[in-house]
Amino acid sequence: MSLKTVKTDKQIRTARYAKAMGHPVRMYVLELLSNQSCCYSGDLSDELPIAKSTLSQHLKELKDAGLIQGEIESPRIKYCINKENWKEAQQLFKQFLGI
Amino acid sequence: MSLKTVKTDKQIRTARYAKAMGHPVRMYVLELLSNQSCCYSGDLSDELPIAKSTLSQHLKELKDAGLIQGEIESPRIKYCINKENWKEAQQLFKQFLGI
DNA sequence: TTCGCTATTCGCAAAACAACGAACAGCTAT
DNA sequence: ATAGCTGTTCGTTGTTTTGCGAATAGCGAA
Repeated sequence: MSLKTVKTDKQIRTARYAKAMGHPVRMYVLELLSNQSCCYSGDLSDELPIAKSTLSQHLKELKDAGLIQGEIESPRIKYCINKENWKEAQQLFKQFLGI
Repeated sequence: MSLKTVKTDKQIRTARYAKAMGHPVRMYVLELLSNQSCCYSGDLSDELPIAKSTLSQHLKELKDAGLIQGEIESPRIKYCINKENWKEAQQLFKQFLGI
């Protein structure tokens, strides 16, 4: 392994997931979704003390990381955990943390 | 629980650990330390393609998050995992990820 | 005291992040 | 066509992060 690629793809992916989890609001959203299957953006913004636009940005970050996905149910959007990537994240952190 | 404190202390702490892990260099350092007990800053900077000062910043971030600690062995510094907080991180992520 | 070493801190620039309000987009009902 | 709803995007501001080289700090040996 050359000096230029010391970090493995696994470490990069784990870091990406960790980055997405690195804000309390996103952590809250992920915990809620992993416990109750799905929720609506509107419900979240009713509960959280942040602007709708800020929540939207956080949801976008979680989507970009691949941890959640949203389905349009006009006029609302239903968010849920992306099971495939959630499983991958579970594996990566299990291995990384040794649990 | 009032609207102003929706996020729990646990979520905040987990997010803090996640933030510290949210960069590939720090992920690399943590993985190395969890596998081999300890290492020297100098050895890390020989391996990683980043400036010494940049590595120092990353090590400081991991220390600030409480995940690692350093012992001075003049003229070098030996870094190792902070076992107590590592255990806490294991617990928090185990619970959060459901593994 | 000086030198040489390791490692950190400082100052800088650029990029990324996080908050917001306003404007916009898409949809459905009227 | 318009109104009302939900949710996103844009532009802005302020803060934090990330990279670096230069300067500094601490230590031990000579």
